Amino acid sequence: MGATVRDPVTSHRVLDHALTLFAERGYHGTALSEIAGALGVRTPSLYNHMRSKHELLESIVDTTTAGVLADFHAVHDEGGEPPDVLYRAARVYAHRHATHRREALVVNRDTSSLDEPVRGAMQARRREHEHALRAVISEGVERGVFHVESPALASFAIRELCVSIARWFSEDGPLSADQVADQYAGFALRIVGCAPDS
Amino acid sequence: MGATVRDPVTSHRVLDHALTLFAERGYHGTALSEIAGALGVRTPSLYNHMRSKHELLESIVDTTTAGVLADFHAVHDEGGEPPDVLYRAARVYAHRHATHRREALVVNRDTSSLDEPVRGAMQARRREHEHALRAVISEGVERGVFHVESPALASFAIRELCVSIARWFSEDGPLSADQVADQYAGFALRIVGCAPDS
DNA sequence: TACGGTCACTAACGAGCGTTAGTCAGCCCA
DNA sequence: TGGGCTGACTAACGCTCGTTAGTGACCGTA
Repeated sequence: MGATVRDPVTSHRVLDHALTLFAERGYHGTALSEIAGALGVRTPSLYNHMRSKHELLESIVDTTTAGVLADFHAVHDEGGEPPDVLYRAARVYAHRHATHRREALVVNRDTSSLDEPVRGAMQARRREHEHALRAVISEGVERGVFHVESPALASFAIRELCVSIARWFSEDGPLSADQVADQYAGFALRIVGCAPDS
Repeated sequence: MGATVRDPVTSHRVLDHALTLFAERGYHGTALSEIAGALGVRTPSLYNHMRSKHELLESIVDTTTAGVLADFHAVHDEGGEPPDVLYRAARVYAHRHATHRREALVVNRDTSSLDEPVRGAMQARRREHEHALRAVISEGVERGVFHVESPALASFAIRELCVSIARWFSEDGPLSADQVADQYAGFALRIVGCAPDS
């Protein structure tokens, strides 16, 4: 048999393996030597495909939080009544956390390791998402279709509920990402006291 | 004025400052020198009050997960119908995550840094809590008082919902731990499709 | 065949980590 | 007054980390 050939190392593959290991052991708990090892390469070779370990974390956080906001605005722009908007917003947020588990785990765990300005940008995006979702809930409450004492509390609950999917979801489990997202979007409506149509 | 006297360093205070810093920066992200600095002491002096950095993490995880189970069994043993049991179980779990934020953050973040047998013991306790809560939900579904497609999914949702309180709760916020716990226990009942009595 | 670019390598760095050893000041109690 | 315990200190250890420098093998192109 011929010599086994290693897959070519690209910046994309470096980021991918970093993502897996950061999600598993945390940013500080992951050594560059482990990322290199997973790629079948020595540590300094990584620097042909990245600028620093920190840059890996920053790019993960940056693209992920930007994606969350883009998702939200996409479904929000479709319009509709508060229950429809909330359902779609929760659904897409839940779905992302099932299909992008590693990204979510890293963002929610290693934010404190970020420096400015990336950290501030991330918090701003998080706040924007939070306030936008809260506005949807508040509107539903005003229209009498949602029933919660505190829209802020319900917003926290729904967001964190979806985030937590990343902590237990498995592609090999009994439910697909779509199924879980649907169920969780239903939970979101229940949390705000909106009775299902069916 | 006289010389300022430093509070006496005790193993309890070491653990307390470790808890704060672990929760803030993560286990691997916290250096013993930072814990020592917070106590106004040099790093090696810590070893008069602890055995190792790892032991700090282990004792945090151990006492916290044991406390969660003790809480659950206490309210479970009071008996009652599934809605009552679920409400109380969610309430005490939520309450703990508001009053023991740091512990919860560390347990949910740095579990992967544990070695056996502590890690296995922690997972076993987590599974026990998970299965016990799921059993309550399943019973409610069988009796027709809860309405969920998957008790497992609802159980995950409720547990993680409560856990997430640790991520945003503040003692200085508008709601007390008791108020948040009550609201979240209500969310739990809504998630399982159990209409409120009032 | 000669050239230039790509990229993995070895070697080495400075810094920081957790931890241990050994010293010494302060205190309680006989 | 003296002895022993407590506990903080300095110094130093071995190790691992992220990162840089410099070398050379490979490969497509002229």
